[in-house]
Amino acid sequence: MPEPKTSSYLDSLNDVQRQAVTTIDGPVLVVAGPGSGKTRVLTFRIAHIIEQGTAPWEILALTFTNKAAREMKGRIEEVVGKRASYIWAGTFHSLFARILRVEAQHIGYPSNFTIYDTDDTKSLLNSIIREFNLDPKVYGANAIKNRISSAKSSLITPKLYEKNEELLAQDKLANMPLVYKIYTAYVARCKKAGAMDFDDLLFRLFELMQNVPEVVQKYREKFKYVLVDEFQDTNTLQYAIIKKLVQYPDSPRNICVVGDDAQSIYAFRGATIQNILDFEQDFGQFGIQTFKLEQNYRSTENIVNTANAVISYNKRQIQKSIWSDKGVGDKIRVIKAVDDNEEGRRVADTILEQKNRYHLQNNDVAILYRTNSQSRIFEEYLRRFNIAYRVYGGQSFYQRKEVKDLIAYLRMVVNPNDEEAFRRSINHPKRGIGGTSVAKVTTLARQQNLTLFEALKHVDLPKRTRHAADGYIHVIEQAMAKADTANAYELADLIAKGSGLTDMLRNDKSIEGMGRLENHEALLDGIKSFVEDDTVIDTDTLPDKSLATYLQNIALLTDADESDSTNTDVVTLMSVHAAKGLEYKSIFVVGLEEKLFPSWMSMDSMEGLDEERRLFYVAITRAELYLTLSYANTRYRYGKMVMNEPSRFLAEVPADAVENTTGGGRRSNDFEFDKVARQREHRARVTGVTPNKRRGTARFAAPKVDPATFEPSPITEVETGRRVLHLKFGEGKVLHVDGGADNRIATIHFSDLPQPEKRIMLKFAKLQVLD
DNA sequence: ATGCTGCATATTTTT
DNA sequence: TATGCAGCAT
Repeated sequence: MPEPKTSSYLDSLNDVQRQAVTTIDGPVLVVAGPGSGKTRVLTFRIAHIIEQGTAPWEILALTFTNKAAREMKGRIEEVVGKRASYIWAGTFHSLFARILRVEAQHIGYPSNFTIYDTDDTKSLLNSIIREFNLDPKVYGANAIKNRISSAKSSLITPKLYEKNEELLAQDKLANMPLVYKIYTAYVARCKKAGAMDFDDLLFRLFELMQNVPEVVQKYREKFKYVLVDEFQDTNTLQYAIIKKLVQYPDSPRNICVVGDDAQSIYAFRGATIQNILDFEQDFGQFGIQTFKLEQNYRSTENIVNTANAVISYNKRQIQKSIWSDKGVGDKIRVIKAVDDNEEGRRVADTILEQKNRYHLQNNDVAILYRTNSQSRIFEEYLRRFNIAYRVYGGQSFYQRKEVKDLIAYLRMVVNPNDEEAFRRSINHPKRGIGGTSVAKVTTLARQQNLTLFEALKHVDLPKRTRHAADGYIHVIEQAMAKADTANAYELADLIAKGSGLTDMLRNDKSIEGMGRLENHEALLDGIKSFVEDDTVIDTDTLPDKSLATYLQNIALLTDADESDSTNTDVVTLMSVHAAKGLEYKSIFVVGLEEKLFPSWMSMDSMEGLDEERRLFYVAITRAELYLTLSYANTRYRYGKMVMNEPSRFLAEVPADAVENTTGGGRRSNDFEFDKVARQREHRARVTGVTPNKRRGTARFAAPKVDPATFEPSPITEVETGRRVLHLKFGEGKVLHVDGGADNRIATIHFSDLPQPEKRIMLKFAKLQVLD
């Protein structure tokens, strides 16, 4: 007797989806084409497992992004209620870190281990390279980081690396025969510092499961059902861990992986579709059940057919036929521009045209490019056309220097062995402890096998430097003494003040300096709201609201987690990679030229080109209704004009899906189109000058003043009483000017700011005098 | 120890 | 074009 309640959510699924949801026992492979309701299947499946009597905490659901995890949890909650919060749903890295905190002692790590981010890794590698007296030009930190990362992802320890002829040969060829030594040292130094990098979170867990039977046993019993999202993006190491969990004698093998080989775009990071093929191999004898979600609910037939045609040029793929019943839809438009400027203008103009013709909102539109550097020109023209936009990508809040500087201190308090945090904080703010002193500390640490922080206490230093060092030690130890009782905010506040970081930033009156201060304060505010937030964070080991818990939370949070005010109506600009999983009514895929898309770096191998093609496939399948492709004959790259052929991918788009642009008639049409565009641009420029009055502009983009019309005046014209325009702050009135000759500082009242009075160094400022 | 200038350098990047 | 870092001058 099926319960009537159960049927309610199952009713909204198609046949294949429903089978994929209700077949919960044994190995299951779900091949999910773009827009095929993959997330629905995954969430309903988990809900179904719970409805069938499994406890939420016995379910492990692995995703790649925090965002995907949050979304999944939210949607499960809609079906099963609050119980959803007990599901082990999260990213590989965050869930594994959580397990490692509990089990760390088995592998000689403290449970408060630090997580090294990419910058920490590179900086540590650079120290090692310097200590080995190797040429940092030959031994590039980035290249070595990638070597080490891919070694770890392929389960190759330093010992194995040392014996691996192939890897050694590759290194020799790259003129870096000593990579294995660096790898060995790097691993040792991480361990010494009580730190794990992103790969270690996976690798160490694997090691743990490999070497400590009680631990594997424990988690095998705990997780009754395991689900993996975006399986095509997993690497060998991730798959190895999954197998550890579900592949053992007498295992029920309740494993479900969901993915799409055609959307695998992270091979350059070690992801391999081979995992999908291996999965079929590894679990085949245990009655694997495969479901193919082939109906695309997102896009028109024209778009789906184009995507199918394009991807068919790839050799290796899982057979499937994606289809849509949403009607043929509009043809695909191709914009040919003579140069990158024209491309920008034509795209902006087409957006306006589509907004009018199809009543689209800015929100319905996204511009996708291969490289982030392409965004600039589009930003320029969107501003000129008065279209609000937002650029995704680039560096996140937690990557900023000033933010990382304070965090380095906090990390020292939690784990004083953290070498990178030490290096970062020891002379920041400048207290006169430079390279020479740090070298002394390092030597002593090496000799006596001390951590850097311990060595600093005992090292012989000149009086002045000793004094500075004691000050530093005092700040850290003072906070450490309170770490058990004080919450994260109290400690952070103590350190921000005690270290002199806040003062240093306050004293910097430059515009950039003010931005830094703002970020510094935003970080403190963030910590405060973390402390005040009443949701309990499940860490198993760390005390709630503690600094350690806070750090653990942010370490794995790089994502666009920055309270993304989704309500604002803006056009989205981002790389194709960043667009995965998203959808828009109208999509512009731009810069479709050889050597750009496909990227020149990928063009020398078949695999590289196939991955670029999958990337193109991902790009076009983001579109629901309208797809526009564009390219330019010439564009500026690194300041040089370059000429490129149209992308080969354009030739792979079926001609009958494209709006007819052949023949001379279209050319005159193009010309008209351009003329109209220029007129519009002109109007927008004329009306666009009125600053500070635009509605619905994005937080990060579209400044109050239009840079296109902004003309800085000579600083001699900035005088008391004058009205001036500032690029960031808008319109203001000069209250007075002081300082002599070269160092004139103007105090200006900007009425649009929360704190209207700003002191601005005229030497650096760009101000336009208005009257 | 620090600050500046000149030069080499240059995908994509869930964590 | 923009950025970051190495080497030099202070």
